[in-house]
Amino acid sequence: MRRDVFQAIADPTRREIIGVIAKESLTLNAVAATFDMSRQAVSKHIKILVECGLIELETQGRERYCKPRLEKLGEISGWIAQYRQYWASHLDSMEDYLNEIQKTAKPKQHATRKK
Amino acid sequence: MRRDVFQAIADPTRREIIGVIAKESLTLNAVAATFDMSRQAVSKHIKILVECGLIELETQGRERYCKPRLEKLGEISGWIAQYRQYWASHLDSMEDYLNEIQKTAKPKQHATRKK
DNA sequence: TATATTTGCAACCGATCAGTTGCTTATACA
DNA sequence: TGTATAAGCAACTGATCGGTTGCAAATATA
Repeated sequence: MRRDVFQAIADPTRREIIGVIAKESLTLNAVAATFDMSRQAVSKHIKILVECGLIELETQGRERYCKPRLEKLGEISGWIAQYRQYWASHLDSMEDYLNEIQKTAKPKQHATRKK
Repeated sequence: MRRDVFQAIADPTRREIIGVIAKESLTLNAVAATFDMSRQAVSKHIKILVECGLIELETQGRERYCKPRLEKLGEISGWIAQYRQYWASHLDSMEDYLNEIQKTAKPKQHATRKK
């Protein structure tokens, strides 16, 4: 079972799940309802994210809330950082990029997402 | 054929290939010789890296040199940057991390690598 | 020209992946 | 107590992945 962060974020659905729960902690069902696929499929993705430490589950009665635990993303940033000389010139800094995407505000809509 | 940068760097062998050619431009065979697997297997990985724009091939006679084109890594850094609040506290900045790995200098040895 | 070297192409293989469906378990509520 | 809801478990499926081997094509060199 390969369960590292690099592999976890390789799947676009999992990246979307992170995007969804980063905004607000949601129930497993609530997250699944956001996607055009079965609850089980989404649940499996969440399980992978939990196993590699990017999501934490908080049980509350019969519901389980997904909470973002994105510290591990630093691992990837760290790996990329050593090659920064190759791309930094095209993007003055991560902050610039962040500011830019915050300006445009609206996140891209993907085909697999409902509504 | 899913060929985005996220998926490209999900494989540890491909990350190692990037590490190898970032140091010096090498021939396809030379890169393959670094690994404990067939030339074809390495060649396939390089093909994927070329297709998603992380490597450029420069033909010179019958040899083809792999040149790093890592600008696309900025795409990933950009995606991570929007969640920086979740992990930045654990890692003051990418620069700190970079300085740290540069201090230790010696890259980690992997089982799949020769010698 | 003959031969060695670098690479590409194609077929194959077992393992893993992303998704499905059906059923069970556990909690909440009328 | 009975019923609805949230979630987990397990089996199955087709597609993709990472790797192999064998062979052909192209270039360099004796």
